[in-house]
Amino acid sequence: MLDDRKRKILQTIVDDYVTTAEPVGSRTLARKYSLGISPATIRNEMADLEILGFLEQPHTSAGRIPSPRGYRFYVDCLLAPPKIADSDAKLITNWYESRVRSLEEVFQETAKIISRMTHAVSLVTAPQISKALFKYLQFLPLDERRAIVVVVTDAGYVENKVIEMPAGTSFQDLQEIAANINDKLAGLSFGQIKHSVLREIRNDILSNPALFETALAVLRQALAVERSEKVYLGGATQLLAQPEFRDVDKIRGLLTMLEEEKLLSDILHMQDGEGVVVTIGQENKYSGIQNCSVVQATYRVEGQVIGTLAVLGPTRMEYGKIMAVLEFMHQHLGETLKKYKAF
Amino acid sequence: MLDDRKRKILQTIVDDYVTTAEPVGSRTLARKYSLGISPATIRNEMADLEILGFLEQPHTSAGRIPSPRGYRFYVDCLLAPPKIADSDAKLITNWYESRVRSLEEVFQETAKIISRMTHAVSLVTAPQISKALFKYLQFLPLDERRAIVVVVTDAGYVENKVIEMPAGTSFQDLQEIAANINDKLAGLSFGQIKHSVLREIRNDILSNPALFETALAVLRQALAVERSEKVYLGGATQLLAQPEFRDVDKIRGLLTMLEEEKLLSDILHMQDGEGVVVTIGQENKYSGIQNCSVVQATYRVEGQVIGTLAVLGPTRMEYGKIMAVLEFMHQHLGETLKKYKAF
DNA sequence: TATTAGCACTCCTCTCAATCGAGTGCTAAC
DNA sequence: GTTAGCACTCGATTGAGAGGAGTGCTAATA
Repeated sequence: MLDDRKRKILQTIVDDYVTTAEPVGSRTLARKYSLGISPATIRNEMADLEILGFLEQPHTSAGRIPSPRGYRFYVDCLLAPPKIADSDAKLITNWYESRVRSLEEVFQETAKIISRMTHAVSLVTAPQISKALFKYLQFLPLDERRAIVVVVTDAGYVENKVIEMPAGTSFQDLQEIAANINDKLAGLSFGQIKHSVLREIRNDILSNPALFETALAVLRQALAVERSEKVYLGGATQLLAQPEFRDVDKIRGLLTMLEEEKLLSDILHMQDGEGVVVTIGQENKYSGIQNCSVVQATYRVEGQVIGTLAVLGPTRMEYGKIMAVLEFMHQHLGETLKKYKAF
Repeated sequence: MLDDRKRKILQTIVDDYVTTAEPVGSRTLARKYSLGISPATIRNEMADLEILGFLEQPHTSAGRIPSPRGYRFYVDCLLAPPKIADSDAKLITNWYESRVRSLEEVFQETAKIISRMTHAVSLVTAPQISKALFKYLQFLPLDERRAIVVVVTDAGYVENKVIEMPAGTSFQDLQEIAANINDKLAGLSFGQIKHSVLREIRNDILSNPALFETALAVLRQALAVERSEKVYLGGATQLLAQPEFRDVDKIRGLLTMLEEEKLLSDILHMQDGEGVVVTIGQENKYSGIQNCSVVQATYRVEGQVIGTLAVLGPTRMEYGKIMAVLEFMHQHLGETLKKYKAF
């Protein structure tokens, strides 16, 4: 598609532009990097690359910047397989060791360290309970009127909720109900439970009508433990350091969007592919981030995908480094979570 | 201290400056507000107010802006007792009803709505478990090697953790341990437990040396459920709309600070007073926010202080409205939490 | 034929001075 | 005590000019 020299020049332009944020001129390029060719030659090649759609010119007498297509080619064809620097890997390992003490902190700190290393915003989705399997529920006494229902998933994840005990119900009754329910639901996913199994239980419990209403009321409360998918956000301020966002108005829209959790999940859910995936500029479906790029990877525990890691930044981003960091992190996170034995 | 006319002028200047963000001149003031006096008179009064330290001049030929002392006087003496608008109160009530479904969302949405109404950053601290009273703990089976320890507080708040069962320990053993521990710890605060009671238990358990090590190991794990105080942040982007932060560099420091949760707790903990408290500019101890003001209030459930609500914004903020919102919210939040019966 | 040097041209950016205007302080009149 | 009038101040805006990085084209070179 492109001869070696054009590739080399395109690559050098991207590399330079990513670090300097200034349009790259032929003279600068020749002086700064020893390409063995003169500025004039570079100019000719640049003109070609522009016609081919890999470069753009902000205005007539400026240097070139990579076009979205240029970035795409760079990412697909010019980038060496992303490999994280040893020092970075060590830094991440240490960070986890020194800062993470609980499951929730795993996600928080993961988001934090990714943004720290990539100078962009990071997004980490935590696993959703609706994909988990119901193991059992149990009631714990609280006082005369209230009890705590604890729902345990197959993997040991626990959600709990304080519930009102319906009038005339004893704690004993609750335990009966629990036994009944556990029989029925063990091994089902929360998604399944919500949509189809409730009705069946209802019929079953009809055989003991005394507890019918209580059981259903309690169960409904118990299943409300499910919470919507949580997105951990890290380092939104990193964006402020980028020249792209030197203008306050430009960044405001983006940050406002980042405060909308729903949008974030949407952005991340668009991608379920394998490995590290890059979405550049207008390739993004959501128009609010069409001057941004997203790099994302899923992470797994014991083979099962349970969440997504992503980095959001200006299209002028360090694709190589970011991909390497995510490549490393999605594995490392899986292992860390295994240690927490919660999934 | 100040005669009526000076008060009126100072108040008008603060009100105008808060909305326009422009230094207020005598001519503008006379034209915009019907004070019944001429620009020249206003000029004289302004000069007096400046000498008294209530106003400042950015430069010789600019209008006046309130000094920190001016804001202080405005807040202490010129502001009518903060009263929330009925429409705002209704808006808040509706917001809760339509958006809040779980305890955690109470805090998230509280932060969100406060910032929405005040156009500034809001901070909401969630209750800390270390102030809560231990009620009991219970083990739930998970598999051969692992169990879940559930710690319940007096008020029904639940924390849980997956623990490794020490080799050679049966689930039966765990339940014995639980009974023993619950006897000892019921009614104590987590703070107390951590610092003094553990030793006692250790001696007690010595009478059953078989379980000694197991019990301590398990208990240590169980108590690690405590997490540090969480601060919910809302509407950091609101700051971007303020002219004070039109310059990206100015806002970066502030936003970076807001990402440091520790600092936030510090800022909020400086104030344990009664009612709504305002801290203006350099009155803040932390130098990073000395061009900002903080308005905060504690909230209670059944008489006990359990957290703080705060608003952080430029010193040029709508003190009256913000105080009214917090006044309303700290009560409303208390009631909402009572509904959730978790404290 | 591919590469390079030279050159005229473009257009952004920075600087500096002139202008504008909102606001002040002072003085004198009311 | 209040107000009108006026000279003065000083930041903000505007516009012209210089500087510089970069381009495209042409002609010379290897």
